[in-house]
Amino acid sequence: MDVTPILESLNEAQRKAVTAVADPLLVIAGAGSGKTRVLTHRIAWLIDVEGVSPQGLLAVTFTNKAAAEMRARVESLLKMPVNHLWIGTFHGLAHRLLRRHWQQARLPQNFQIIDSDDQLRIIKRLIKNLELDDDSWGAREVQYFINKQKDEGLRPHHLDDEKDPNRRQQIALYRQYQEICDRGGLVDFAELLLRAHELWRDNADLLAQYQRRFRHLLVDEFQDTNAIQYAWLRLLAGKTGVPFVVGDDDQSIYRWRGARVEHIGQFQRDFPRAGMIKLEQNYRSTKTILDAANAVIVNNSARLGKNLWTEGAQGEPIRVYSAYNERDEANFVVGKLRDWSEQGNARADAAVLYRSNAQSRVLEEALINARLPYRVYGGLRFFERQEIKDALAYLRLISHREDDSAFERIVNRPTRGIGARTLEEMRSYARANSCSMWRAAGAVASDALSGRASSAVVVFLNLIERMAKDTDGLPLNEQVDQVIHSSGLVEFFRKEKGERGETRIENLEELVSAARGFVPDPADDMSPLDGFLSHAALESGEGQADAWEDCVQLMTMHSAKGLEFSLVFLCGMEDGLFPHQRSINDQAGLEEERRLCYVGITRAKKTLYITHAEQRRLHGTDSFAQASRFIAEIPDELVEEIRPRVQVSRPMRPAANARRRSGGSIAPGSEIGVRLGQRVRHAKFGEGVIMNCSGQGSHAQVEVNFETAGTKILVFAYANLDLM
DNA sequence: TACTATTTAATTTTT
DNA sequence: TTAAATAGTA
Repeated sequence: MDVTPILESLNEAQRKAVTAVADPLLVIAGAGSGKTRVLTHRIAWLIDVEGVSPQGLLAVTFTNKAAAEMRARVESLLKMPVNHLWIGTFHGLAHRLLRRHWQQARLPQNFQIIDSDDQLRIIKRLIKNLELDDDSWGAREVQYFINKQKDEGLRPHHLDDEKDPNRRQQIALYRQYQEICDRGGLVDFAELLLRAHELWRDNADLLAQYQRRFRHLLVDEFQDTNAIQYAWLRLLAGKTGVPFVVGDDDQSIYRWRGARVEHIGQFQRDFPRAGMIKLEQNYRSTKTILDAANAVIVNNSARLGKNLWTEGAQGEPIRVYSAYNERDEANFVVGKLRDWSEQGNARADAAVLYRSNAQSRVLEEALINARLPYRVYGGLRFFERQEIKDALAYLRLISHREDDSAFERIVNRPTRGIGARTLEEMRSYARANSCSMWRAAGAVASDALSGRASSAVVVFLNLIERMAKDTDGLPLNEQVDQVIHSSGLVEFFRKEKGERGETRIENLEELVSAARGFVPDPADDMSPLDGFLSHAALESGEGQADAWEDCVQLMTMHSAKGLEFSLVFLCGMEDGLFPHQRSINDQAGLEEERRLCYVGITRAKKTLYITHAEQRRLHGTDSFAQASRFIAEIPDELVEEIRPRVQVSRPMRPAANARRRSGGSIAPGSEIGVRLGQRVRHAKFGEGVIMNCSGQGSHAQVEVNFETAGTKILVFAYANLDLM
């Protein structure tokens, strides 16, 4: 067997990983060290050289994109399609299992997947129904609580209220939420994983069957696994499975979503025979960029430890620009982007990265002014759009009348005279008889309601029944086409003023084409409609249509993970923004921010700009901030500071500026002789910058952001601040 | 029931 | 600032 095609182009560490004997293996793959390459080549090696059947392999990723890419790369390596190879996301694979074994998983055959938006709606309704006296029941918090428990593998009965009434209420809500889902045959994202885990845990034969089948388990982005995902893998691995996991503890940036880097250590304990290979040679960035990244990340504690290196050139220094404000920052970035583009470089090879989405606005304005085409990542995806979800809700109801989530969404959309009162009537009937809204609607229409409301409900019920009958047996795309028209959605959006309605109708038509292009997976035996609905829930689609033009890329540092660009800007590098204010105060939070910074830096191949603004308009008010502490962690010799052009081009001093905007009134703080942005020194807290002033005379308070002590609010008269 | 005014809060996001 | 959620009005 000629193994050169699989092994050539690999360095020694990569080759060691790819050809490792069949034992558990942990691969720590630094940014740009060829992580995907190792995974795909390992799969090819197992199939081609070790003679493992593709059916004996399971490869898990976190995103559909990564899964698709991995399959494509394996197929191009092997020069043949590998249909029986299971490659997918945790959720996708769990879904497949649940479809196959729905009975053992105790699910209805046509269970529906709900996304987090549907989930939130259900919780909101639940809270409203219960009329909780305490107004403090944020649906989001409850949602977070529920998902957190599910991610940990915990059901309501596992939870102890710890004598805390708050917690008791949350547990009760979790229980009731789950009852609603179970009754309606609804499965949320976390539930997919939890059910799949329970399915194996409670069915030893089934588990054994899968353990026999999948001996080799390959996991991408291992540092991002949450507890239930890890438990699922461990269950599958059993005593004989061979997990091959690849991850990077320094790129773990999803702790807030349940990801636990600790699983890397757990893995070594659970699989004592596991070897570890570190991939540290980087093929992406210049030495300067890697040195900077290493210097930043070394400040984190509890790392496995890893140092990226390259055989490549030193490269350009990292350029740091201190902007006067966020507009100045945007103009600077756009100026450099224009130069880049004019020098004949691909705009798509340049990216502007920021910590939070709100920062994109100013940048976009500047790009529009400069007529530079750009593309913003993130935001609403296709299957998440309102009109699309409306249409899908009709389809869901057609497929499954008990789906309350879908029912509530479209019962009065377009409006058909079923208002809050009528709905309330139905809800209380449904609650009293613990039945679905659909059944409640039928019952309530025939007695409890007034003539008008009753006939409106009957019209709706008949509409759904008729749509179900009319579309039965039609090809999927015709079903969808029928539904968007006879539901009245198209007509409804046509009346919406402005361009918005038009776009919505276009999107609905796009949904018909999506249905036309949908190829059901022959492996799972669902109706094409149910297959399509699952597909819509699991793959919410691209954030934006593919850019047909060569565009500058704008995105958060989170969404940049896994990507690379020749030219990268890290914007808004200020304490309070990045690291974010909400993470600045605890060690774990700060270290995650630092990892995010590490991710940001290592996106750059050749040129890296870091910018920060002294003054920034945030939530409507101007604030001042220090340059991010992460900038200071980059060694000076790697950095070249760019001074603001000429002093005169600098706009007015902040206080004067504020006065002008507020129409001649006196700027806050002027009466006590300070201005916003003023540097001060405090005997105990050290040096800082005045962020805000409030109150008058001896009550006047100042908010000071200290370099080391953080932000404090002080009574000016007592604080004894030295102005600097 | 639908539209408009007011209030409130404000990372990161895949499935 | 702004978007979204809620409250109030026609």
